[in-house]
Amino acid sequence: MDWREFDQNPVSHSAAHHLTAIQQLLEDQGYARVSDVARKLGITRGSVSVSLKGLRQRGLVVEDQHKHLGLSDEGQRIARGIHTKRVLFKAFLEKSLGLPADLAEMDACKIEHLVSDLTAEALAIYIDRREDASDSSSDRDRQVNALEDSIREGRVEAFPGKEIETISERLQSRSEEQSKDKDDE
Amino acid sequence: MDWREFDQNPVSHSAAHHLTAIQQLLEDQGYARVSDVARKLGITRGSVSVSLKGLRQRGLVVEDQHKHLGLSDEGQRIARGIHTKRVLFKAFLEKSLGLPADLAEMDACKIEHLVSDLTAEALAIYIDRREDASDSSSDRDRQVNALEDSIREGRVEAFPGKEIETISERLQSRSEEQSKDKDDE
DNA sequence: TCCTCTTGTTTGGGTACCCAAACGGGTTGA
DNA sequence: TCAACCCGTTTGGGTACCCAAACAAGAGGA
Repeated sequence: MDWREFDQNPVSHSAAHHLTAIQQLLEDQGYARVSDVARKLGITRGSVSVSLKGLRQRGLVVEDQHKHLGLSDEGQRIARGIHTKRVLFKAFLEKSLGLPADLAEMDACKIEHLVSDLTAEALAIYIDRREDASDSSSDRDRQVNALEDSIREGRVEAFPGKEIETISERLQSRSEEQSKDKDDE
Repeated sequence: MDWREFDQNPVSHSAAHHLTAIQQLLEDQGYARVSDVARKLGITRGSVSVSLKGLRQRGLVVEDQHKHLGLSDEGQRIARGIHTKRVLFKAFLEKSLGLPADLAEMDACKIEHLVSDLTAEALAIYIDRREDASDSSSDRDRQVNALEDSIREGRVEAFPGKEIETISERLQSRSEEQSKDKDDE
């Protein structure tokens, strides 16, 4: 096994952040420009301009007539996948391991783009099962069993699939509730 | 929080592998030279020569009169820490999440040098508790409680400490037994 | 002795990031 | 209208990796 699998990932650490930044800007303010991305990431406009040229050539980022950035289908898929992984790992580090939120966030952010889809799926199932050990419908059981088969056989069709995304969203909204509660105190 | 905490880690991905390669070569064959490291890592002697120059300047790697490489105390500490993290994550991915061994190994290898010491400690405790939920001496309980206090307060003295290393070694030897069993079949 | 192999180093080239600085195009308020 | 400002891009410089290739030095067999 080559230890340099490292740098032949679908996207680099920096690309991961460029993509998720665009996605988040689109959600938050409806548009994303080079400067917005630069500000969000804390790097210069020049760096973003160059990086995005590469991502545009790879067909992950698109641009309209007004220099407004967007994500292609593939770009969206990747950004969503990374975001999901970040949420899953942060939740695991914070909830299961009991790490402080900021450290959980930091570590999740470092590894989000490196772990395989399969690993993320397995983690989602793991968390899910521990969170809702009580309410188990035969429906969810069947889904989980199907996913576990995938893991055993080492395959995953598309990440994140519907089920995984549902789990991730529940984890995220639960985590947001908690930090809101904390603010209220 | 700066997303580029990434590249200001104690050691880079490549440095991590250079150090652990030296350590492993010393264990396996009693010595380590530039060529040995190059062969083990699958890169050229030239690359290793240059990389090690940096690690020597940083005081992590030492060299005797016969061009035999070694690790300084600091170098050993770092290499041992990385190795411990790799073992812990691999064990978690494989045993708790049920991922295939090769994928677990690959993912563990990608993230071993990125996760914080505190995260690794928390993971060790987590695994430990799940593995030996039955035999709990009040001694171990006290240790675990002390470590959990560290985690809550976000500090860790030296990684890996005695307790963590014990857990890691047990996980590793258990994993080796299992793969031996498999070979015997 | 001489030829050959191995070893470690150096050098020039390439990739992927980052920055600062300069430049040209647009918008806008005075 | 024009100076001030924000935009995006380009350019030159820097770091950290990698490679291939050329080199010098030592070790050993014929």
